[in-house]
Amino acid sequence: MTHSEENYIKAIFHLGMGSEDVISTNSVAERMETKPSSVTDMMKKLSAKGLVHYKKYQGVSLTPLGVKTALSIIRKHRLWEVFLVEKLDFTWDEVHEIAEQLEHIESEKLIDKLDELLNFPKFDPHGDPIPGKNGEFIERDNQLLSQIPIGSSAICVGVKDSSAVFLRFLDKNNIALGNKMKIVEKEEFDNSLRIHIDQRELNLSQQIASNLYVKMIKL
Amino acid sequence: MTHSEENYIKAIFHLGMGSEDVISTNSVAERMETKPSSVTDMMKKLSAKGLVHYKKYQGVSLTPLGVKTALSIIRKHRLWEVFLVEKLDFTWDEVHEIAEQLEHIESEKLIDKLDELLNFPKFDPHGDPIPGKNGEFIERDNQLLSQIPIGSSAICVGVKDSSAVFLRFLDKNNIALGNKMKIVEKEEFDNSLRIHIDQRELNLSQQIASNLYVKMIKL
DNA sequence: TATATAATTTAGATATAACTAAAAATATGT
DNA sequence: ACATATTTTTAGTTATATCTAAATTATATA
Ligand SMILES: [Mn+2]
Ligand SMILES: [Mn+2]
Ligand SMILES: [Mn+2]
Ligand SMILES: [Mn+2]
Repeated sequence: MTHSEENYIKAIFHLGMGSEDVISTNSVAERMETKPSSVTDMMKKLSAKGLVHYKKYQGVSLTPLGVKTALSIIRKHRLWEVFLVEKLDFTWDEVHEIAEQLEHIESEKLIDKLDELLNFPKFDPHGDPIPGKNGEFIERDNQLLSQIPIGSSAICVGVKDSSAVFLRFLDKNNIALGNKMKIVEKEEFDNSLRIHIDQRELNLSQQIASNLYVKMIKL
Repeated sequence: MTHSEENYIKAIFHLGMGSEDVISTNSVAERMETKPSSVTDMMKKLSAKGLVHYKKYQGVSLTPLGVKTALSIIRKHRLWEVFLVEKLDFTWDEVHEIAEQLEHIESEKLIDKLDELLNFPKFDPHGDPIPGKNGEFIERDNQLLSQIPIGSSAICVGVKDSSAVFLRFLDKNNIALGNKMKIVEKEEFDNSLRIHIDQRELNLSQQIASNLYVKMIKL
């Protein structure tokens, strides 16, 4: 498989949130930052290879083989991200671009050895689950901070938006995975939250709160 | 730079043994396992980019920029090989193919961090010198076992042929970098050597002996 | 349901990196 | 120095991955 084919498969997988959902040509084009006509060409190719179901004008979906392929690329991407952070002291906002390249390296043995070196991590630096050799993975709690009731406590377990800008914002405010936070108040006007974290009080806009995955805890 | 361009630059560098020697189109084609006409095309492109000096029918040589580029790719290749052996327990016959892929990953920071993780190694698993950030490197002793006088002792410091077949042959006979060996006898008939190594006596054909780099030692 | 709008595909073009076959230049041997 | 052999280049073709513009199909609206 070419890098390009792999990137398309990954895009379709993420757009369908990991299921075999039907995805539109336009949405793939948008995500890939390419033109719909280029997507059509590639869909024909991927369809011929048995990786996607595709009928013209009907959108596209991954076949079971396509899902398996996507999971393997994502496994590689996320393991490399863990490597970069754990072994090379990269920060979580620096790793994605490099992992975009490393995910295409072909060697099953390399990935298994890397997995072992990293002690078989289950989540990447952004809290995203790392699929195992056979595609199995632990579902991460997918509740957003913006969705949980006032007064409740939660642990930060992931980011929905993992852009460098957002990650650096979190760093600046000392918000990291594993942090415990309690929602003190919700502002009616703009849905911003006042939270208690790390002996501090912090104001988070709705947009921030709806990009943080949390796991609720009882006190 | 594309992977293809990088591979051509590396090929020209190796054919010229690291200097700015003039290389023939045919020799590049042979090394790249491609056709001379394809080489001509690429030489025009690399010339336009200022990486090689090229005049039709006159052969090709690297510019200083070309040499610098080659050294950077080789640095990456060899550091990744060390990583694979030291950190992921690969054997020296398994690493080259994977490094051929990894050498094209673009990130200066990644390579510098890797260098640090590996403790700034000066040689790769095959005894080849690893260029530093600025292209400088330690010249390895380039004497071949076949060239040193009978009765002398030497330490194995590298392999000229680093094909998997040869490396596995060396493993099978417990010949590794750092081993001390003494030439006991040279057979007139076929130039094979009888050597003393590791409390053993071993017979090495001329072909073997002319693919092992050694550093002579005084007793 | 007819029409307008949006989504998607097709057709045709460009760029890269290969190839084959033929032409041209260089090198070699007598 | 000439004829031949070898090397190298050119011209034209193929495959991949893009693009733009035009045509087609689907969807939404009146
Ligand atoms: Mn990522
Ligand atoms: Mn990618
Ligand atoms: Mn190598
Ligand atoms: Mn390479």
